[in-house]
Amino acid sequence: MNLPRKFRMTRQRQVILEELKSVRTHPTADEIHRMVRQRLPRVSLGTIYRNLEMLVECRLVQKLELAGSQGRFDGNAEPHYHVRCTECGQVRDLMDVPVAVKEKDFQSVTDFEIRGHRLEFFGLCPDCKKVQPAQAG
Amino acid sequence: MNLPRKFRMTRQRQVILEELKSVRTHPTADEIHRMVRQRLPRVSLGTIYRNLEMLVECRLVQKLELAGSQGRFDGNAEPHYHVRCTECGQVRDLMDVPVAVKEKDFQSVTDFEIRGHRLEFFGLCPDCKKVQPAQAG
DNA sequence: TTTCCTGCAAAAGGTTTGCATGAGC
DNA sequence: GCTCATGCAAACCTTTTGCAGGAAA
Repeated sequence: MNLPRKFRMTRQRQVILEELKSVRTHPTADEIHRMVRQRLPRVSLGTIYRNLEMLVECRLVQKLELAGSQGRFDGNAEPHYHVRCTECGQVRDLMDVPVAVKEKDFQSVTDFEIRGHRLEFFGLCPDCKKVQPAQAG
Repeated sequence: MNLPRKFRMTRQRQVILEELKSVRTHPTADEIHRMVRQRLPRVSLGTIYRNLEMLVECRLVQKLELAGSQGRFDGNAEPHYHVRCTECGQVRDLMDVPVAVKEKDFQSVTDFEIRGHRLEFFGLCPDCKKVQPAQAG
C-alpha cells in the first residue's frame, strides 16, 4: 500500500486497513476499533477515526453515509450500491448490477449541477426474512 | 389534520406542522425550532424532536436521512428524490423525474428481500455553481 | 532529529430522556 | 380529571480535538 508521501505507514494504520479489507460487513468506527484492538490492545478510538479519515482522503477506503446514526466504512473504494437490513442493520454490497442510474436522466428536472448520486436499498436480510416472512405491516 | 386517536392536537404540534408544510427547504430540527419559536417563543427543542418523531410515525412528515450529520424533515410525505448542494448543504426536491429506479431490476443481485430504496443526488446549486463554475478538483 | 502519529481525556454536536408542571379532551 | 404533552436540563452517543509523549523515516 503506497500512501502519498508525507504520510507514514504506522502499525495502527496498517492493521486498520488490513482488518477493513478482510471483511465485507462495512463496519462502524466502533466495530473497527474492536477488531483492531484484538491485535493492538492499546489502540484508541481517536486513532481509528483519524486513520479512517486519512484512508478515505487517500481513496483507499470509502465512507458510507447510509441511513442510521453511525457512519460505516468500506474497504472497497470502488463505487457500488448497498442494501441494508431494516431489522438487524447489516449492510451488504450489491455487485454486478444489471442496470445503472444515469445522472443525465435526472439533470433535466433540476437546476443543480449534478455531480454524483447515492443509491441505497433497504429490506430484509435472509436471516431476518425467515423471522418476518411476509409483508408484515 | 386528523391524528390517530390518543394523540392530542396541541398548539406546538400544529405550528410545527404548519411551518414544515410552508417551506420547501427540508429544514433540520434546529431550523424548525427557530421557525416555530417566532410564533411560540417558549417552545423547546425537545418538543420539536418529540413532535417530529410523532408526525413521522403518523406519516404526515418524512425524515430524510441524507449525507451529512443532521437529519432533515420534509413536509411532503410522498416519496420523492432529493438533490443536495455539496457546497452550501441545501436540499431540494426532484419532482416529476422522467425515469424511476425499478427495485425489481436489483432484486436479482441480492438475497435480501428489497422493500424500498433511497436515491440522493449531490452537486452544486445555482448559486454555488456561479462561484465554482467548472469541474474544480 | 524532524515531523507526524498516538493514547488519553475532554469537548463538541445532534438527539433523547427524566421529571415535575401544564394543557387537551 | 385523566392522560398526554411541555419546558427544562441532564444524559447520551458518535465524532472531533488538544496535548504531551512516542515512533516513522
